[in-house]
Amino acid sequence: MHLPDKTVERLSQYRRNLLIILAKGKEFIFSHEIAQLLHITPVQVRRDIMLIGYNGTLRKGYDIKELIDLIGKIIDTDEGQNVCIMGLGNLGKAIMKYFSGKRPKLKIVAAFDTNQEKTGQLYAGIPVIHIDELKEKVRSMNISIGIITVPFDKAGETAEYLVAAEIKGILNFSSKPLNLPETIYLEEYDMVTSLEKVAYHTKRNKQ
Amino acid sequence: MHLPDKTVERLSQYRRNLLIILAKGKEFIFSHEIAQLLHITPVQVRRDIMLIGYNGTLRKGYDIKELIDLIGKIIDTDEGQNVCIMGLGNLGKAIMKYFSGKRPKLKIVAAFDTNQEKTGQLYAGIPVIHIDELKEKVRSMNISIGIITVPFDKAGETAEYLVAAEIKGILNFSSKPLNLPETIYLEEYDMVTSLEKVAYHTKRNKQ
DNA sequence: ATTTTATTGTTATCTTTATAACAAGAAATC
DNA sequence: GATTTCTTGTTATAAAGATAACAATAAAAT
Repeated sequence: MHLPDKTVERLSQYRRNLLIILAKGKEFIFSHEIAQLLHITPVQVRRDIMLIGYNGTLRKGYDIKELIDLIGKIIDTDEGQNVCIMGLGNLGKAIMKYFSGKRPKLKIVAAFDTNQEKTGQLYAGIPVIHIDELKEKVRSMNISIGIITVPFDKAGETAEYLVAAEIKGILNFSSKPLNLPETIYLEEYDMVTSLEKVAYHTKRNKQ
Repeated sequence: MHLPDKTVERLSQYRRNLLIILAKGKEFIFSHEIAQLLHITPVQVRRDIMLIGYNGTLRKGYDIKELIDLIGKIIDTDEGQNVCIMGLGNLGKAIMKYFSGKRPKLKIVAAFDTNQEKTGQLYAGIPVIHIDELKEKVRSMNISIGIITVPFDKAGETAEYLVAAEIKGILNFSSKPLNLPETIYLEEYDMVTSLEKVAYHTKRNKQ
């Protein structure tokens, strides 16, 4: 089954919001309720749900529990995937704490750094390991995803290490465009661009 | 002049990469060189540049300095815009340090928090102020952009404070969908969704 | 029992974004 | 000086994404 990129993004958001609603005791939800929550149209919600092959009930809506489980089957693997942080700087640390316990199927199991003063200890309960051990640890700890939080000028070589270690997917927080083989999925996450986008639109609103 | 959203994003990326190339002493650049750098097509580069009304030279390409300056005129204001961080947690701190000195036209000038143990001091040279003073400070410090880094369950009220303070644009790092008046530009930046997107594609590559 | 109402599922249309195609023209080569 | 080459600028086409329209139908109301 092929899903549009934007649908995958929204499925992630649906699930997170549905989990909160489920915890409040609600069992069923209408497309227009989900839509209002995320500020999108009900059609889009219904279309996304159609694409993953789920069926709601007329006049009752969607079974929240079932929908959450189905989204989980699409996004997550049964065993979950292990993730590593590349670079124990401010951003790396913030992300480690941010994700701590948040997504049981996506566990940050290690942080890698070149600085020997940082390695060999735990941070937020997660081992900080020297980058020389990356390849070995990716294999032994079954890590499939890497998050790059190192600065611009170190991002290139960090990516090369990850490629050599045969990682499967990368989330890149540095604004450096990476050169990767096609087999590795790359998601870019550029804070500067996001802020500049806000700046652009804010400027226009002011004028 | 109206620019497509995606073009604005790329302009930000063009500029950052061009600044580095300019610093290396290069004066002119071809569309296919920019394209290769960012892993996009040369047509797209040319089209974006066409849309902002810049003209290159045949067989010589684009004047890097001129292009950088023009992108600056589009994204930035002459005086620059002031930015504040909402929430001095791990993410807020990381972002403050990350942006420190990086974008002279987008200056983080204050961080706001509710915790009285955090307020009244400086962090990374930036004053940490109690949120009760938000409205007054937004006016007196001429802040137009707010970055929300508080957790999910605090994001709603934080946004309300920003709305009351008449902020112009918001960059939201919490995954909480915000309810804002149309006049405020909102950019969402959801790490969990990004990581889950990687997880989804990585899973597919594995199978 | 019939009619009305509300909601899903899906196709059709529109909008946005990206790519392809190519004319125009300057520089380089012959 | 004529021809070839290379690169821009722009229009035409294609692909992705969002919205509109509406049939189907179960539940509620009459």
